[in-house]
Amino acid sequence: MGKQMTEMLKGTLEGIVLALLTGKAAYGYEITTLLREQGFTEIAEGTVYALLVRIEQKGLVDVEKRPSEKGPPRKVYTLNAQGKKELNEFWNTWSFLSGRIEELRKEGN
Amino acid sequence: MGKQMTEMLKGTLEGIVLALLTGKAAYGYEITTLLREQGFTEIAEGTVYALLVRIEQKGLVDVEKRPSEKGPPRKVYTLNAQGKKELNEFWNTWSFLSGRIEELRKEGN
DNA sequence: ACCGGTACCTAGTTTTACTATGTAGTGGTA
DNA sequence: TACCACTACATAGTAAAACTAGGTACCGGT
Repeated sequence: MGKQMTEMLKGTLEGIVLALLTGKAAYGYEITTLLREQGFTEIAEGTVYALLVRIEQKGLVDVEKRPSEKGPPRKVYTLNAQGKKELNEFWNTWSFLSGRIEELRKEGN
Repeated sequence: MGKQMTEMLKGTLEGIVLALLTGKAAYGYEITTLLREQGFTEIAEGTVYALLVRIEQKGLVDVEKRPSEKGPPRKVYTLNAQGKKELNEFWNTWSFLSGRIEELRKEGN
């Protein structure tokens, strides 16, 4: 992956995953493939699992284990109240930052 | 500074500074105050200087020392050809990422 | 002589995504 | 039976970048 993209994902990937979980629970492998479909073709699987461990420990998601027809049991993640709050803060931070950056782009500048 | 913002700045702050240098050379102290005027009120001075050392070592800027009326000599940074190329890549990476994220925000999602 | 403002610099810490593996379960096929 | 592809989760060690928390130095005014 481009080094620029790697660095830029720091701080945004978590928000992206929380956004993906809005309105629809999902498990790790599924999230990885979802991300790839959305254009993030080079996100490493290990990155996603590590991130999921992190947001679980922060208490942003509820976890449920469900058997799979095709492999080991899935860990299904659901966004909870605290997760929604965090996602909301993410959108605020994002709005501020992207606003500033778009301003700079306009200025030509 | 908010932890979210700290993480989100990784990978974008460099682009922001390169963008600030477009069309106008500047020195470290000046860049710090510029950033603060633009709303990045909590960017640490040390962060800016470390970043400037980095982009100088990567060869993205040319440096010139100029005496100051009010203190130690200033190190004035000018964006060079390679820096412009890097800034261009930054805009590409940024466009892709912000496009994906805005998509997610729309989806509601 | 001191202090505030200007101006630059650095060592050590934290966070996060990466690379590179490893483990397991299931179904198909040679 | 043995093997392979796909599904699914997990982790140890590394690299990059912004932070904290200082420090140095030059100038003018009181």
